[in-house]
Amino acid sequence: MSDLLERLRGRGWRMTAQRRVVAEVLDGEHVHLTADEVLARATARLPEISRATVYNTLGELVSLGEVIEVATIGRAKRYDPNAHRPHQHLTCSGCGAIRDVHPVGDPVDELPATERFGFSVSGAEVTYWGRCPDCVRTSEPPAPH
Amino acid sequence: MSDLLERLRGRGWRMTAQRRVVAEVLDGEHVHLTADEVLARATARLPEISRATVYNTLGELVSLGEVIEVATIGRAKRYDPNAHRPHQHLTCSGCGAIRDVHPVGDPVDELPATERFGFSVSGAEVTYWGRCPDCVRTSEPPAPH
DNA sequence: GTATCTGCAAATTGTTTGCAGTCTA
DNA sequence: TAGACTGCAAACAATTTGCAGATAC
Repeated sequence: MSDLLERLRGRGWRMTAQRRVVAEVLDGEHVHLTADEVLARATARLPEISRATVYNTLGELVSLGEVIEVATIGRAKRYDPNAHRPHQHLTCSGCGAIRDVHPVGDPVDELPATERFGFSVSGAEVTYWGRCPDCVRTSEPPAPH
Repeated sequence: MSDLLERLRGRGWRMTAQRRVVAEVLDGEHVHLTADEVLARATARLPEISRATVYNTLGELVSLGEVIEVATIGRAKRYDPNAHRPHQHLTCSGCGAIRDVHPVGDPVDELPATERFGFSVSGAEVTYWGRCPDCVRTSEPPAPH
């Protein structure tokens, strides 16, 4: 179950109750929680955990390369533990749900040399957007917000 | 010169000195300013403009579809006036410079049906990252931050 | 003339930090 | 035991909002 926790132990990461709970809450596929959501779920398991510790721990997991930060427009950033398998994201503009997806090919190959402006290009992040089955069905107005 | 301003006038957008200056500051290609930068440049031309008005105006330009918001991790979002020609972004992880780029093909076509989870996919946003010529040359340490 | 816009200042939201006390390895 | 981690509260950064006065059309 807990791949993330396993990896962290293996790397000699100092383990405390708080850190374990944060790692447990984050573990899995298609997990993209905000710091606040992590705090809420962690608190449910360990009421004495503090917001600062959640932020500290998330920041450390990002530095370790075990968790990826996902930028969002106008909202709190999200934390994605699926750091060891390259993937992209598919976001529902209705409800904000996010899925991990795997496009065919490498997006970087789609960028011709004439469009690179002399940059040394090392990667690409793709965010697909659309409407999830639920939001399509209930045919909410297309405006996200 | 000022395509953006032209379009806004054409759409019957109420014109004030403040709004004109914001639109002028934003106009062009490869322009990706933060609200703060817009404020700074607008203030240079019109010292009495306020921060709130810059935010109000930017928000309105986004609602009108004349300007696009670009998300960044941990930093203030950027405003991109190049809303009428589909494009993607190439970011320098050294200095943060951003260029508008045009990959070949449509990124959406790269996402197989089996990876769509029943979503109705309507678009994709791609952020390429790498190092710009200057940052490659000065060979700064690869870490952004 | 009037609906809309503007500036000011205060409120919100998301995140970081300083520091004394606590705990893991 | 020592160095690392934690909680609290205060600081910060980015953005939004309420409201009285100003202004474009």
